[in-house]
Formats: sequence, structure tokens, C-alpha cells
Amino acid sequence: MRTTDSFFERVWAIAVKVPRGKVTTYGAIARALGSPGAARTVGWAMRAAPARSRLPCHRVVNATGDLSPQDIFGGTGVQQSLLKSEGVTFNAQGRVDLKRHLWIPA
DNA sequence: GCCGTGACGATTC
DNA sequence: CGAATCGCCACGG
Repeated sequence: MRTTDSFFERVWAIAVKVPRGKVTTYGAIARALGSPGAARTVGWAMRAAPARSRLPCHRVVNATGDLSPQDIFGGTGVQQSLLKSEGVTFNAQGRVDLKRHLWIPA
């Protein structure tokens, strides 16, 4: 219902709403958009996300709490460092503690 | 309108 | 838990 009704734009709109210190999953965003099976498309939107945007893509992880390809953030462990700086905790497997930081777009 | 692609998800081994 | 497989959906060519 917006001229910019591209699926990507909606994904980005939600990603920006992710509160600091929390993380969300691709599936959660897809679900919020009404397409629970479009998790892959959500991830694609992140990959295609314009760097100029304030898109905190580092706050978006997959359902397993695993982080995205670190190469994209310009280095290995960059995303994890960013999240840690915001108060996000990780388990021994280097995954985000979804039990504590999972945020679902209302 | 079909084909290929992909920062996923869930299931199965 | 880790790896592999199938299924899902939206976008570009």
C-alpha cells in the first residue's frame, strides 16, 4: 500500500525497528510481513540492502541464532562484536542467546 | 511466464 | 550437535 511496496523495503523497515541489544530472525520478519515461508527472501533483502541505509543488519540472525556471513560486514567476527557492544550475549557455540535477545516485530 | 538464485527453516540421518 | 536435503517465497534476466 505504499509506492515502495517492495518486499525489500518492508523488510528494511522492520530491521530498523529492531531495538538495540536485541536481535530478530529472518523467519520472524517474513512472518510479520505475512509470508512465513519467505525467510529466504528476507535474507536476500539484507544482502541487497543499500549500505547507505541505517540498516542494522547485524541485528538480524537466523532461527538458530547463527550470525550471517561475516565477510559481508567487512571482517570476521565484526557482527558478533557489534552485538556484544549492544549487550547481546552469546553461547559457547558463538550463537546469539535467542532466549534473552530474540525480538519479534509486533 | 519460465529459470536461476539466495545473509532461511524445518526435517532427517 | 553437525551435515545434508527438500521446500518455501520474492526478485532479476
